[in-house]
Amino acid sequence: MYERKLPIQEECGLDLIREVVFGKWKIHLLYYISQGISRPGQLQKNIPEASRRVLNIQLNQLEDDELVAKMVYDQQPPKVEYYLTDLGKSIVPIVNELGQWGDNNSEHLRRVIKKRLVLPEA
Amino acid sequence: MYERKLPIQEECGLDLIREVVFGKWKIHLLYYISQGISRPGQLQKNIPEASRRVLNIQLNQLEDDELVAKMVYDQQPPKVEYYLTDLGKSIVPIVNELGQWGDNNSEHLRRVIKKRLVLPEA
DNA sequence: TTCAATACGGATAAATTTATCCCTGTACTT
DNA sequence: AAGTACAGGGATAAATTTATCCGTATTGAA
Repeated sequence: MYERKLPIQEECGLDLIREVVFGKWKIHLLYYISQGISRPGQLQKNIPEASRRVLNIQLNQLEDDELVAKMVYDQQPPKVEYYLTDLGKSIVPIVNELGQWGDNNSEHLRRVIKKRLVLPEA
Repeated sequence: MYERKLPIQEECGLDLIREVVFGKWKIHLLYYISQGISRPGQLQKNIPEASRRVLNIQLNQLEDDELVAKMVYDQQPPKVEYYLTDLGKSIVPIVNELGQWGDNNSEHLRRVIKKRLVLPEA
């Protein structure tokens, strides 16, 4: 896969949770799966900004970390459904709060994020 | 600073919050500052795994994003104190929940994280 | 006068994460 | 026979984030 060179921090709860949810699309995936969007193709339609490849990678990581699991139906064409494990379910309320906080402060956040694009003034 | 080439997603609340708190040490900094650890040197002592340089960078970003602000005392040797803005304060409860979740599930999380170091079995 | 404490940031290398492109396979439809 | 839907992953380039190293500045203490 990829041989890690730097040590992974696991001192405190913040270190640990960061390791499993700080991927570009992980909280989105957890959110949509919690909403019943379970198939890869559907998830991709709901997150069009992400490429299918990256979603697969992040889904695999969530699966490795046991936040989600998947059901592979033995049929053709293939059908797969992701679902949350108990651990995954337990984090959904926090994911919802994260999204809520972002929505509640979207005006402010969009403003500060836009500033980043502005080149430092002469 | 660094000229961004890929567009920043800002469709939903999850996109937005990711932009401001998904740095390696940002949630730690918010947590410690909320606990009254306000000076750079103290923050560094509390997060020894991080280099001083990175903490400065992340503190600057938190400041740019207006989650924290700082008070620079005009004295020698220098004295600086960071504090949370109202927006910063509003996110602290979520940061605490993140840490709590990580602590509550530390056994599980340490286990799955360790698996990553194991090379794929022959 | 040399060192410690305090805070800050440039420059560059290294590591990690994302983005892109492309290919595999089966069953059904046209 | 060729195209579509479905899910998955290899290989590699590009982007972004972190790590490292080092230099600036001032006051007081040893």
